Amino acid sequence: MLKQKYRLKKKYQFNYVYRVGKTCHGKFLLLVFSPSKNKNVKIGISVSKKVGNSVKRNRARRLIREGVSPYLEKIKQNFNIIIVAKQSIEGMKSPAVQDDVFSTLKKADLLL
RNA sequence: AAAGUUAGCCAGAUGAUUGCGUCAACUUUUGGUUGAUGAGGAAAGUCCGAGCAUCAUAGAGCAAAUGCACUUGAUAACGUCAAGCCGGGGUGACCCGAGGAAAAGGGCAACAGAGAUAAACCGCCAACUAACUCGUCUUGUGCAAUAAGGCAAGCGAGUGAAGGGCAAGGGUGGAAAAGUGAGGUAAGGGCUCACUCGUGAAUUUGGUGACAAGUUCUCGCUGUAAACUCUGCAUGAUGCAAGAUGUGGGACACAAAGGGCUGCUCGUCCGUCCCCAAGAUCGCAUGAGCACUUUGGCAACAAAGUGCCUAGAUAGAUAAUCAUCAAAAACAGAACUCGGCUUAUAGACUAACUUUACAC
RNA sequence: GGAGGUUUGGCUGAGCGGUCGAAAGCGGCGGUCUUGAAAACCGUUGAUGUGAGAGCAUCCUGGGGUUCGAAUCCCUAAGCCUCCG
Repeated sequence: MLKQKYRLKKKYQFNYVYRVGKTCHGKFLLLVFSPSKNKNVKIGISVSKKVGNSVKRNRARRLIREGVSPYLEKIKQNFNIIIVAKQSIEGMKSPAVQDDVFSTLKKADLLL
């Protein structure tokens, strides 16, 4: 699990980011991000039922979390980010997901 | 050997590196170190049954609604399980069955067919009623008398299916009022008889019982209750988003209006209660618990003894990569907890049994 | 996590256990009208398999059952939708 200070939790927070934020597509991911007042970056992961049953959704969430955790310190800190899994993530391996996270973050210009 | 039936079991393992939740200890301060531990046989569907919680301390009667339905047992309980009974399927091992009542009552049964709960289209029948034909017959009539002939009635023989009788045979249908044979009859028919089949009642034997086998008497009845209904039994409602404790803010202003989770009647209780926000703590992990042994029981299961403590989050932990095992690949992720049912499921293994073929 | 509803032709949407492959509308096809089109009017039209054709068989989300007979009644599974903080 991500540390408490890095987590985006509340439904109103998600709604705010979806409403205000900008989007950026990767191969397996969709980033939605917006600036925030917090000092830390806050990350929420969203996997819809389209991806599959609960086992597949759990795996997608774990892969994304694993992919994001090395970059936590390198991301611009005053942002809220939601990572949405796409259907194509099913069956992917960890390094592929990590590469995609990196390239998408870079594309969105969120890295320091 | 092949094909099959039933029951049971497993549900990747080992090693290396990097990570996560919970608990404990230690350090120290909101971090770190060490150790322990961390998804299933279905965790699923939410189809049943319970615990637990609240609603009044959930009480009484009458209704309504819903569910269940062979027997005996098991169980906290069940629509579950076990052993049986009966019926059906299979060569067989074995499998399947919501399996009370249609003689309490009404409802429904398209099309086809002559006819659908009662019938007469084709068909069969001259015993009966009416009609017609015939006669080496009888009686009467007529005549003066006899004979022949005529007429009438009867008798006999025949024609004929209008009335009438019949339901054996025909074809329709899921269903046409039991089957075979004999007697009887105008023709026929359980009309009568014998045997068989089935219903109900009484009774004998066996069985706790469903029931089985037999005897006597009675009757011969369409199907449908997974439509209404009847009989018996059971059920108060809502579900952990139940609810308890606490925090912050607001409203009301001393009292009877009102309220109390299917309806009505009765009885009874509350009456300092309401709204909004946040989501802290508890509920929440020792339980109808798990493993092994013994005893009882055909079994389901029960009793006794010994040992064990085994996820508990709150946007939600149990993961990633690599190597080896021929290859890691099935269905699938706890969210208050148990007992079942149902559905999904790669591959591997064990035991018992059946049928067929071959060999001895 | 819990509670409910729904599924019928290409689309919308009726449907009493029997005369139901199934009302009606939209749509499609053909015709009339027009120089041509639109609109209007008239007629016709479900899908798949099989067959030369006439026709026959199957199909009301899937699979079972009850019934002589099921889109309809019962069981079971799946999809879609709604509600509860």
